[in-house]
Amino acid sequence: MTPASRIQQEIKQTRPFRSTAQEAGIALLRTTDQVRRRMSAVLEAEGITVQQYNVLRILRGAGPEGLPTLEIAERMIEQAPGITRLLDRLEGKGLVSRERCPTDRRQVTCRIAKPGLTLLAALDPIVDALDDSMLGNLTRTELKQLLHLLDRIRAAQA
Amino acid sequence: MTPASRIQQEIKQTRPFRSTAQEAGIALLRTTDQVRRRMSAVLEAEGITVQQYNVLRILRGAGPEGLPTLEIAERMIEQAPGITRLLDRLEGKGLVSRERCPTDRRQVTCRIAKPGLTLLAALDPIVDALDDSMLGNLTRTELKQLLHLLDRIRAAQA
DNA sequence: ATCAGATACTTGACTAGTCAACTAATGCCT
DNA sequence: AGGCATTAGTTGACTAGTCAAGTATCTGAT
Repeated sequence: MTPASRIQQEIKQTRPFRSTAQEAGIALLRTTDQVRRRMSAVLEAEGITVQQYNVLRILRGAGPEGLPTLEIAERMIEQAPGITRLLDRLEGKGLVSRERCPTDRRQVTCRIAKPGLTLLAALDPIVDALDDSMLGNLTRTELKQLLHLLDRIRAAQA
Repeated sequence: MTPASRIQQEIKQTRPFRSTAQEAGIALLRTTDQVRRRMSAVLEAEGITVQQYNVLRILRGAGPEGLPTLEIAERMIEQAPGITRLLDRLEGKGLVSRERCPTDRRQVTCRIAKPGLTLLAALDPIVDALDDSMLGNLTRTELKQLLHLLDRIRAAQA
């Protein structure tokens, strides 16, 4: 009698999974949901969402030249069709500034504002510690393994 | 010169990650986002969301006795504080029926309705195929490895 | 019997995400 | 140069998710 898998116990599922692929898919959703919520709890204490944090990091990485709106969308970790409104909220909070691009007036150049940089600087150590606490119990080899497996899964998404 | 990691190229990040733990966290979020969206696209063609699908599967598993509302919430793959409204929508579509429990009138017993069963039956082969197409390119060993790593990550969430 | 506390939801107000339709600006291609 | 396709972003209408506060019911201790 093989013991029920951990994920199976967690969701109190009585029947076996139809396939290991299904079980892995469910484990992936559940695990990421937990990770995302912890992340979210930390960031929301500072008044921003995970997606907003991601935008701020992208803009910090881009430096003072900034980036056009849709270029930000392409760099997002999670797809964000509502990028305009995401930026609206960040601009509203004074964390980001926007300006219509003079050479191509269709584009809007977005830049991180000083309060945005300050906020990120304050968050950096907290987020580092969080990453570590969430994933740091894996060895370096396991992390590499995980990265490899996730790469393969993404490769399978048309 | 080590080549930039795959995930790093995908999000066009120029600087290296601060830690492998961070890189793995980002890969986890991105991979799951993609998986969830594919799932979502299939289910939304049938008019339900991923969360609603999850509720229907839980209720099918519970059989004709049904389950009280909060018991469903506990079995969800992804946490769902809005379980009441989730059920409202499913009931509105006629996929679920609810009834106040006679022995404990605080509880509401939820059951899957016949149209819900029909819908799930139609979705089963489609979802099976999808799981397979998303994760089936991993070997059985890799899937086990992935499950193990994800278990360890969940164990690290307080 | 009664009343404090716990349980099981429910509701309201708000924020965020989604999809489709729309506008403005640019870049060809004759 | 005029016009059609393309690109870049915005807006509106809608659905879904979130958090806090509220209500009804039950349970156990006096």
